[in-house]
Amino acid sequence: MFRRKGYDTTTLKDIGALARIRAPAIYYYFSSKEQLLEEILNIGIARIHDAVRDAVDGLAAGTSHRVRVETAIRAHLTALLQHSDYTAANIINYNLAPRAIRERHLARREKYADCWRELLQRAKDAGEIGPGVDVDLLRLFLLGALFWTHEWYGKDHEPIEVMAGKLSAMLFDGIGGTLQE
Amino acid sequence: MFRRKGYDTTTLKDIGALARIRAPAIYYYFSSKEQLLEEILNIGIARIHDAVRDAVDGLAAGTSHRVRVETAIRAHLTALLQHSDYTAANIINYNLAPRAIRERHLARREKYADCWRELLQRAKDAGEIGPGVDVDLLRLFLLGALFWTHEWYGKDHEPIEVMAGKLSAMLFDGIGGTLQE
DNA sequence: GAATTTTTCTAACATTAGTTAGATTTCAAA
DNA sequence: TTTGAAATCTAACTAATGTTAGAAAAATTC
Repeated sequence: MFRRKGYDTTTLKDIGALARIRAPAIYYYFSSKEQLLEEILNIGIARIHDAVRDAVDGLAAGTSHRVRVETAIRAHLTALLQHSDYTAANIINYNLAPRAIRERHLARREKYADCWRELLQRAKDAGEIGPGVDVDLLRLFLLGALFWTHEWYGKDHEPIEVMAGKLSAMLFDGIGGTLQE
Repeated sequence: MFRRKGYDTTTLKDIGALARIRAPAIYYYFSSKEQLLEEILNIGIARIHDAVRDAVDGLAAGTSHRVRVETAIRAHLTALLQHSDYTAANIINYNLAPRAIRERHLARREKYADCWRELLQRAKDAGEIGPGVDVDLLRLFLLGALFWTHEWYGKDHEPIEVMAGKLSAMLFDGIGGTLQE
């Protein structure tokens, strides 16, 4: 519900209705509505973080870094767009969450960022990402492109497999016509 | 205020205080709080749309498409990150806005998308973007990367000029090490 | 300076939401 | 069956918010 309607618009009564209990019964499990939000934000990051880490860790030892990155892209998109409403809820509600919650949550977001930092830096060290590339900026833009998909991706779009491949190709090979091949 | 606190959390009293009037006086100018939101969403898109269009239209006739795209990127980032709180407010509040507002607003977002569709398609027709590139997907990912900057960009980052140049280079030339130069 | 329009104000309403208190039910263990 | 804990309920409170009505003030026009 936080994903569809947002934190403020969603009422404890709504949540209770979905769980087949009355609103006050929620307080048996959570101490406040804000705690509920915080838990959901945390689950949202955990889901996508686990998905990406597991996917990359599951690759064979000798796998090229280009494939590792493409795998991470695919895992991120799959988690965000298909598996985890929590992650989408995180994106939508994070900015409007109370400052205290946001500050506590930041560390978890940072850990997920580290996951990508490592991935890209290793690719660069191995020479699969050019020496002139600013990996930090690359990561920020790439993750932005990935997170933003929840704004436009719908059932009528290409499967995630295909999208991940195309994005990876554009990224590594560039979109410039003359440099192709 | 919609940018910092979000629509729901911002009260008409707050808005009034900023404008040095009491809450009911707002109704002399706007018929409801929702109308206020809608106006702000509209201004947000208009600002960035105008900025990008003007920047691109201001280029000399023979300007390469690569430079045109880079110019659009720079204009988008400048508008979003430096000039228009309305645009940032749009991003944050759009998803939580009432459906009716969102539906009415969609047409304006689509017009801005057209601006980029045209830009990229022309670059492809001219051969400056490779024939194998899916321009629609490119646009979606690129605009996502650009819009998402408002999540992380701060005063301590590089100037927008530099960022735009680096992003454009990564995009056109690719990040792959072996293909560089 | 009077008249009229524009703008803002005070007062109040209606509704709603998060939360608390305390009673009641459900359910498992002995 | 009885006991005690776990889970949920009803009732009510408090506080706040968008909104309306109508009076008052400010500004403009004649």
